[in-house]
Amino acid sequence: MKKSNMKTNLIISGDCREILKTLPDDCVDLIVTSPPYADKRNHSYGGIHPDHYFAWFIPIALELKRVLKPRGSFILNIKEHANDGERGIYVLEMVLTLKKLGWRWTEEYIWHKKNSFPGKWPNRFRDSWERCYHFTKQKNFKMYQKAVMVPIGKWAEKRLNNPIKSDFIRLESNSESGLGRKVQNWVGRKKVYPTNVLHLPTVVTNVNHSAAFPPDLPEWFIKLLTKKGDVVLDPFLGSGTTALVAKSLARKYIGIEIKSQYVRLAEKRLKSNKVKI
Amino acid sequence: MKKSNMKTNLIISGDCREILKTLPDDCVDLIVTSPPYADKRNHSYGGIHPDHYFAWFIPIALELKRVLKPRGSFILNIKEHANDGERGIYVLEMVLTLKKLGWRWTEEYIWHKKNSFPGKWPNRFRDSWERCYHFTKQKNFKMYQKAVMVPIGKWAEKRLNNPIKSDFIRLESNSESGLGRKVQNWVGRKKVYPTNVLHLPTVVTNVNHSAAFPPDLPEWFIKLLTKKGDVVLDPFLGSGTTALVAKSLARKYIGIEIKSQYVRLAEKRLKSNKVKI
DNA sequence: GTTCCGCATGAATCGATAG
DNA sequence: ACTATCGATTCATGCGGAA
Repeated sequence: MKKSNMKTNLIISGDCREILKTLPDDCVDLIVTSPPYADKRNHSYGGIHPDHYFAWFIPIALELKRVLKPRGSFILNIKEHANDGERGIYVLEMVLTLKKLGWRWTEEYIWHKKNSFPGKWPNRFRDSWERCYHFTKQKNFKMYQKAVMVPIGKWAEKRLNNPIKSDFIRLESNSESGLGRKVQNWVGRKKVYPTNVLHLPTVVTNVNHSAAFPPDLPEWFIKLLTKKGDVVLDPFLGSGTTALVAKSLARKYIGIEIKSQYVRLAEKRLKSNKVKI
Repeated sequence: MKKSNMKTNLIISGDCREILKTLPDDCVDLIVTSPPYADKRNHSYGGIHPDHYFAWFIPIALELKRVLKPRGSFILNIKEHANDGERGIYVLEMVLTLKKLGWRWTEEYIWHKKNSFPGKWPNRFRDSWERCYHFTKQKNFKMYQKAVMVPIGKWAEKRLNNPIKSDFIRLESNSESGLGRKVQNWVGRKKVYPTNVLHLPTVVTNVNHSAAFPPDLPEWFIKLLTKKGDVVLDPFLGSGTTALVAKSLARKYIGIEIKSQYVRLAEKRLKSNKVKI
C-alpha cells in the first residue's frame, strides 16, 4: 500500500500481529498504547504468560518500528504485577529486548495514580504508579514541549499553601549557588515545563472496559509528540480512548482491537465524541 | 567475629568491598544506600563504567546478602542517567543480576522529587523521580507499616464525621472487581497507609556531597523496616545521612565510606546531630 | 450556576481452601 | 506439589442529583 493511499481515522477489528503488516512503512507519527499485561485479560491475546511475554511482543515491536516515521515516538504504558511477593521481571526484559531490536530507550515517565486500587497486605503498600516508556527510532525526534506547559499558578499556589523545607533553604543559599536567583526568575512567569512525573487519577467512570487509561494520559503525549494532522496509532485500542483523544485534538488516528465488543464500544464513543457512554 | 562482639554506631573508613568481609553473618536489619552511579563520582570507586556496573556490584551484593538478617531488607536508591539521548540499562541489568544472586525483588518505590532541579533540554524534561528498590532474602520480612501512616485525604473529613448510608448497607461491590467495603473500619480513622510513591523534596544543603539524599528518604525506610535498637547499614555512606537518621531514630548504625573527607564530614555531622553543617 | 452529598468503582494482592 | 478459585482488605475520585 502506498503511504498516500493509507486510510486514517478508522478502527480496525483484528489481531494487531496481522493488521500491522497491512500498514505501509513510515506512516505513523506516534504510537501510544497499553498492551494487555501478562497473565491478565485472559480472553484477548490468550492471557500471555509472563515468561513468554517479551517473546510474544517481538514481532509486534518490529512492525511498530517499521510503520513509525523516523522522527516519531512510541509510548508504552505498562506495569509488572507482584506475584508470590515479588515483582515480575518481564517488563525489564521487554526493555532490553526492544533495545536489541533497535529501539532507543529515550525516557521513562511515571504515571502517578493518585487514586490507586485500595487494599492492604502484610508486606506491601498499594501500587500507585505505572511506567510510560518512551522509545524512538532516532536520537532526534519530534517534540513540542511548549504544547504541554503547565500554568505556574497551580504550582505556585500549592507552594504557598504548603511550603516545603527546601524553599527556605533555597533562599538562604541565594548568595552562594545562584540557584535561588533562578527561582526568582520564575516568579511572574505564566507557564513552566512539566517534569517526567504525571499526576493523573485513574478512570473510575464505567466505560465497560476494565483497563481504560484516563484520556489525559494519551492527550499529554499526543500534544507533546505530534502536531495537528499527524497520525496516531494504538495497536491495542481497547475501548478507544487513544482514538477519541486524537480526534478531539485534530490528529488522525488508527486503532486496532482484537475484541469485537471493544471495537463496537470504541466506534460508539467516537461517534458520540463522549468519553462516557 | 562473633555477632555479639560486633561494634555498632561507627563509621568505617575504607572500601566496602573489603570492609564488608569483616562483618559477621546475619548482623544487620536494614541496608539503605545510594551507590555511586555509573560514570559519576569519578573519584570514588574509580568511576565505574555503565557496562561494568552490575559486574562490579556482584561481590558487594553477595556480601550484603551475607550480613543481612534473614528477615531484613535492602533498599537501593538508584537512577540511570541519560547518555547520548538514551537511558542506560545498567540499572535494569542490576535488578536481574541481584535476582540471580538470590535476592528477592519485593518492590520498587518511586521517590518523587517535588522540587527537582530546574533546567531545559530539547528532547527531555526535568528528571524528577528516582527508583528505590526493595530487595529481601525471604518472602517474609519485617515491616512495620503503622510507623509510616499518613494523614487521610481531605475528601474523608466529611465522611468521617457523617458516614453515609451506603457505607453500612453496601458491603459487596456491584462490579466484578470483588471489592467490598467495611466502613466500621473507617469510622474515626485519621490516618491511612501510604502507597509506593514517596513525595519528598530534594534537599539543598551545604553538604559537599554529590549524591546526598534527603534525610526523609532513609527515615521513611528505617521507620518502615526496623524498630529501635536494630542495626542499619550504609556501605556507601557519603556524608553520613543514613547514620545520622538512624541515630536520631534510636537505631544502631554502621557506615562505610571510602573517601576520608566524607568520613570526617559524616563524623562531624554525627557529633553535632545536625543535618546541615 | 455552584456547591454539596451520596455513592459506585477500580490493570491489586495475599492467604486459605478446594480440586 | 501445583493450579484454580474465593474471601478479605482498602482509599480517592468523578458523576449525577439535590440543595
